[in-house]
Amino acid sequence: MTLKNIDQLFQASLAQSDLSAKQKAVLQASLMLFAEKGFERTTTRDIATLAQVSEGTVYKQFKTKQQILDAILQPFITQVFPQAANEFIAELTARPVTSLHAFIQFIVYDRINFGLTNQKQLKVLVQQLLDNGRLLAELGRVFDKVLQGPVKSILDQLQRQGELVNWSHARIFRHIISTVLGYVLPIIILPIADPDVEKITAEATEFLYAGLHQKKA
Amino acid sequence: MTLKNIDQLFQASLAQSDLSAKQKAVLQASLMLFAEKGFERTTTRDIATLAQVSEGTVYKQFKTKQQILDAILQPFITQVFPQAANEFIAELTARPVTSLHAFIQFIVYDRINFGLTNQKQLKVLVQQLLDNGRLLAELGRVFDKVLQGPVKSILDQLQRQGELVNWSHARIFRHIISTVLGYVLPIIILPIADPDVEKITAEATEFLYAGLHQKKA
Amino acid sequence: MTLKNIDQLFQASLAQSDLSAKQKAVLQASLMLFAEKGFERTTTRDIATLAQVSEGTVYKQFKTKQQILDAILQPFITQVFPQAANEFIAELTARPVTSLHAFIQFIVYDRINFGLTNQKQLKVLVQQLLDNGRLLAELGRVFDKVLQGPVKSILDQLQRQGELVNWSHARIFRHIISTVLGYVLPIIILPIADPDVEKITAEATEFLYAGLHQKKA
Amino acid sequence: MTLKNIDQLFQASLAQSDLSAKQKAVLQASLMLFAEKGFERTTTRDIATLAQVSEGTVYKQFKTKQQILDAILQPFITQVFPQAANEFIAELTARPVTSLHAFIQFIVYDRINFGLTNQKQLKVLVQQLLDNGRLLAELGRVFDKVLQGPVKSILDQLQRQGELVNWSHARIFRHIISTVLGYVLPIIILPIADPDVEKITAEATEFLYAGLHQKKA
DNA sequence: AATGAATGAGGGTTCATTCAT
DNA sequence: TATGAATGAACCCTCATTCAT
Repeated sequence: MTLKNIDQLFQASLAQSDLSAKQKAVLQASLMLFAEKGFERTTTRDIATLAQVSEGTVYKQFKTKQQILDAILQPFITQVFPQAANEFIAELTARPVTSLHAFIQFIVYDRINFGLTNQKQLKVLVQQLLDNGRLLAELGRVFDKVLQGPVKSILDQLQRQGELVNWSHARIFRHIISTVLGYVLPIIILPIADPDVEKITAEATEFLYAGLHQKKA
Repeated sequence: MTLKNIDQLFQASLAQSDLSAKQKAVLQASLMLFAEKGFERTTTRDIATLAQVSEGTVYKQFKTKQQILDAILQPFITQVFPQAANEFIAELTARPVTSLHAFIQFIVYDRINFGLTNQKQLKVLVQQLLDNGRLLAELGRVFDKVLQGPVKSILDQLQRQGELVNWSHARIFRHIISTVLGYVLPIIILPIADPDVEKITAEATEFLYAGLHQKKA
Repeated sequence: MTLKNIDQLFQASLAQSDLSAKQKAVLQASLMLFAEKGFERTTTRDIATLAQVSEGTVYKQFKTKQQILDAILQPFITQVFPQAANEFIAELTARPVTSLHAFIQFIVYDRINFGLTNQKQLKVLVQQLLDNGRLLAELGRVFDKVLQGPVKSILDQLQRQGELVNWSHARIFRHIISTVLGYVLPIIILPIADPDVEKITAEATEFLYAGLHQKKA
Repeated sequence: MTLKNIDQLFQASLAQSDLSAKQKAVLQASLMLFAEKGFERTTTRDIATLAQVSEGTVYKQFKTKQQILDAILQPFITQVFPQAANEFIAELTARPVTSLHAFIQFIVYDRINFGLTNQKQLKVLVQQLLDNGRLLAELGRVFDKVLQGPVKSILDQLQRQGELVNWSHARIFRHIISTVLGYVLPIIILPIADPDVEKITAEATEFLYAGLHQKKA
C-alpha cells in the first residue's frame, strides 16, 4: 500500500532514524509550529510545550534552533521527496500508459491530491525555499532524478508516438509543475476550505493537454 | 513615459503621500532590508541606520514595526500594482491586438521583464503573501479589476474571433500567470545571473499559445 | 592634595571618560560585585539592579559581560596604577632621601596603607591576574616605568653611597614587593579586622633593611 | 623514597580513601579541569567526559559540584600539605643543620622546586584561596604545625647559636615564604617556559640570609 | 552500582518600544 | 519635531541536578 501523505512519509523517515521518542516529538512539534507561525515566530519554549518536553530536551539532540529546522528540511530532501517520487513513479509504471491525455490526467490528479493532502508541510517548505536557495537546488536534483527513470521512457514513448511535443523533458515538467502549482498554491496560502478537486483536475488537464500534445501537420 | 520599475512606482507613490522626507526614508530603507533579510530578521535599528534617522523618528509615524510593513504593503496593493496594471493596460491598448499569438507574446515578454526588473521587491511580496492571506486576497481583487477593463474587451474579441478558447477570463489569466511564474520565480529565488529573456519568452509563449488557442473543429 | 584611594582614582578615571552617568553606575556596580562574588558568580541582572538601571542599559555601552570586566581592568592598567605610581613617585621626590632605612620605611608604610585602603579593588585584580597573564604583563610594564623615574636615581644614589646592595633595581623591587605582599595579601583574603599597621611596617622595614643594606667590608 | 610531587601525594591520598575507582577518576579529572579553566568554567559534563564516567556517576558520591571541589581541597589540607610538610621535615632532619646559610639554601631550593613541579595544582589552590578564607586559615594551621616539630628545634638552635635573628618563628617563616613566592608565583601565572632555578635559588637565598642572620654586635 | 536522558531554573543577550530632553 | 538613551520582556541556550532504567 502506498503512502500519499507526507506526514506518513515523515513519520516513516523518523521511525528509521536513531532519535528517541522525545526527539521525534520535538521534530514533529517544530514542523507543526514552523508551518503555522513560521520559523522566526516559533520559540523554543513553544516547541517544548507542544512536544510535551522540557526546553533542555529540545537542545539535547539539536545544538541550535536552526539545526532543528535543518533536521526537518534534510529528510524532506533526502527521504520524503525521493520517497514520494518513487511512489509516484511506481504508480506510474504500474499502469500502462495508454495516451498522453491519460498520462497528464493521472499526474495532475495525483499531484494535486498530494499537494492538498500536505498543505501544512508544503507551506513550511515554500517559506524556507524563499531564503534557502540551496534547498531549491537540491529539490531540483530530485526532479532531475525523477526525470531519468520510467518517466523518461514514458515521455520518450509519447514523443516517439507523435503525441507529445518534442520539447526537452525538463521544459515539459516545468509546464506541468507550474500549472499544477497555479491551482495548488493559492489554496495552500489563503486557505480555501473545500477545493473542487475534480474541477481543478479537469481544468489543468485540459490546458496541459492542449499545450503539450503534438499538433498534426 | 511609462515606469516599468516598481522602485519608481514606489517612489511616485511616496511622493504623493503626506509623509515627511524622513518617514519616506524609513519606508525606503525598510523595503530594502525586508527584501534582503526578511521582516523578522530586520531590526528597527537597522532601519534607522540605513534611513539615517533616529530610532525615535521611526516610531513617530509608525506605532509598531508591523505598521511599517503594512505601510509598505498597502501602497503595493492600492498604488503600485494598480499603477503597474494601468500602465500594462495602457500599453496593451496602445497597440491594436492583431492576434492571440501577438497578445500572448506581448504579455509574457512584458511580465517577464517586469518580474526580472523587480526581483528584490517581488521577493518581499512573495514572502509576505505566504503568511498574509489578506494580501493575496487584495492582490486577487487587483487582478479582477485588470480583468474588467480593456483586457476584458480584448479577450472577448479574441474569443469572438474564435482564436481564444472559450474559458473564463480568470482561468485564462491563471494559466498565463502560473506559466510566467514558472520561469520567473526560480530566477528570483536561486539567483540566476543572466537569464535568457528571449528564450524564456519564446518558450512560455509557445506553450501558452498552444494551450489557449481555439482548435478548429 | 594626593589621592591614596583607588576608589577616588577610579572615580576620577570615570569622570574624564565619555560614559554617561548610568554607564558609570554600571561599572561602579560591576566593580563592587566582581570583588564581592567574583566575575562568574555575578549576573548581569545583579549589576543592573545594583546600578539602578535596566539590563538593556547595561548592554548599551558594553557588548558583553566580559567587556564590562575589560572596561574595569583597562583603566586600572592605564590610569589607576600609573596615577598611583605617579603620586607615589611625587611623594618620594617631595622628601629628600636621607638614608636607605628612611627610604624603605617610607615605601613600606605607603604601600601597606595603599593596599589596606583598597582591599576590595585589589581582590578583583588579584583574581583576574590569575587567569589573565596579559594583565600581569601590563602591570609589569607599569612597574618598569616606575623603576625608570626618580626611583632610579634614588636607588642609584643609595648604591653609590654604599648603603644599598649592588643588585639590579628589578630584583630589589621584587624583594620589596613580595615582603609587603607577604603582610598585605593575607589581610585581604581572610579579612582581618584591625591590622596593626605600625607593627607591620616596623617588621617589614626591619627585614628589608637587613636584607638590602650594604654590609661594610 | 620521598614524593616531591603533589600529583603523587594526591594519588596516595586517594588510594587510601574508600572511594571507588570511578569516583577517584572524577576527582582526578576535576582537579585537572579546575586548574585549567577554573571551577566556574568547568562543567560537570567536562568532568564526566574526562573521567570516562557518566554524569550520573559523578553525582553518586558527590551531591553537588561544590562538594567535588571540597573533596579536592580537603585532602590538600588534611593530607597533601601535612604529608608534604612531613617529608620536608624528614629531609630537614635527615641532614644535620650546619649553618643558617645551608638551612636557608635548602629550604629555598626545596620549596622552589616544589612550586615549579606542581604549578597546575598550586594554581587551583591559589584561585580557591582567594574566595575561601577558611582554606587559608586551615593552611595556616598546617604551617603552625610545621613550625612546632623539628623546624622549631632547628630555628631555636640557630637562634641560640646567634646565627639567626631573634624574631618569632612565624615571622621568619613569613619572610621565607613571601620571598620564595615572589619568585614562584609570577612563573605560575604568566607561564615562563624555562626558569633558571639555580639563579633564583641563589638570589632568594642571598637576600633571605642577609635579612635573617644575626648581625654581630 | 551505573547510565545518560530528561529537567527547568536561570544565564547572557537582543530588540521593539517608550520617553525625557 | 527629532533624538537616542533607557527600558524590560522574552529570546535562545547552558548546565547543575534528578531519576527511570
